[in-house]
Amino acid sequence: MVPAEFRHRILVVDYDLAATLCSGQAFRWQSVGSGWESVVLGRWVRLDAVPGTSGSIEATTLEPQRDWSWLETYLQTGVDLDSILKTFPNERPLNEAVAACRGLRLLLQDPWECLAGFILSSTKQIVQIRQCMEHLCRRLGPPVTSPPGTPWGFAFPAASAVAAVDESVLRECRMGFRAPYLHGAARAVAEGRLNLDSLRSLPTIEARRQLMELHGVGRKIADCVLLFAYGRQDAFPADVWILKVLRHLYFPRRKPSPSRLQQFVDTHFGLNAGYAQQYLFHHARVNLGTTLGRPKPVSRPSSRHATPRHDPN
DNA sequence: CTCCAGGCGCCTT
DNA sequence: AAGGCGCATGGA
Repeated sequence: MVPAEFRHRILVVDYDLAATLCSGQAFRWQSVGSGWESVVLGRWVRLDAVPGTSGSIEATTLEPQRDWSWLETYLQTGVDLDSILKTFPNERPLNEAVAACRGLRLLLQDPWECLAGFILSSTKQIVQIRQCMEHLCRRLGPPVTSPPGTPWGFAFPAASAVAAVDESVLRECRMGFRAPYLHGAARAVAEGRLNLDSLRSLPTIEARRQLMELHGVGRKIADCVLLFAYGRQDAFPADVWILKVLRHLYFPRRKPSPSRLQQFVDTHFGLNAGYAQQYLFHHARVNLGTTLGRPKPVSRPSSRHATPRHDPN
């Protein structure tokens, strides 16, 4: 039987839904027809950008929602993008990235799912991270009401659920050497040694320090979580890819050390450095892929003819 | 078949 | 402090 649907329209200004959902900050969005589907905070949801005068996003769920603030918070639709872009330094590479990716936003995700996703991200391509996340959800996540035939039938498993299984179960989810990292993080959260909720009220430096106490979580992963799940917009995740971009755009002649580059990003991009990072990252991946010595890494969000792919397991 | 991927920890200088 | 290497797994 087809479940009932419940809709909500969110007015937005300067919001590029496609760019936002496939810019490598969240791993469970799938392009389906002309819209996007995922499970957010335990609820199946579909998003469609409504074509028209001023922008809006139409959200569809399968359960009635008392209010939709959970989704508006997740999508950060209330954020005034212009006021953020105004804090950017006025220089060529960043201006070009902003011009090319106008409307790209940062999401505000669930800390545990975000932490887990980026623990799984090391030395993996985004496609593989996504597959790995889905294996984990199918194996350990609670089932959610979803339309018949959708691949998103499970929510992301709680830390306690991940902590409760043997590490070999995680290896069966194709995590490889990251399995003990995720398992350790899940146990730390489940046993209360790491309180992800209490990080919200801590200064960024201290929150970062606590995240980095986890085995398998270094500066880069900690900064991803701080930026994508805690809204610390000064955090600037410096991965190999963005470092390559920075060297290419800002230091074409020199060969600055990683620590020198870290110093550069910490002082150059200002209060919303994390936003700047997202623009540079996405722009480089979409438009500069080959120039920087790698074949186009971004799979284009497939058109309306695409069929959602089901995992073999 | 090889190569390498949104890193990190550990081991050398 | 800075640099090199192995780690599982599977796209390209």
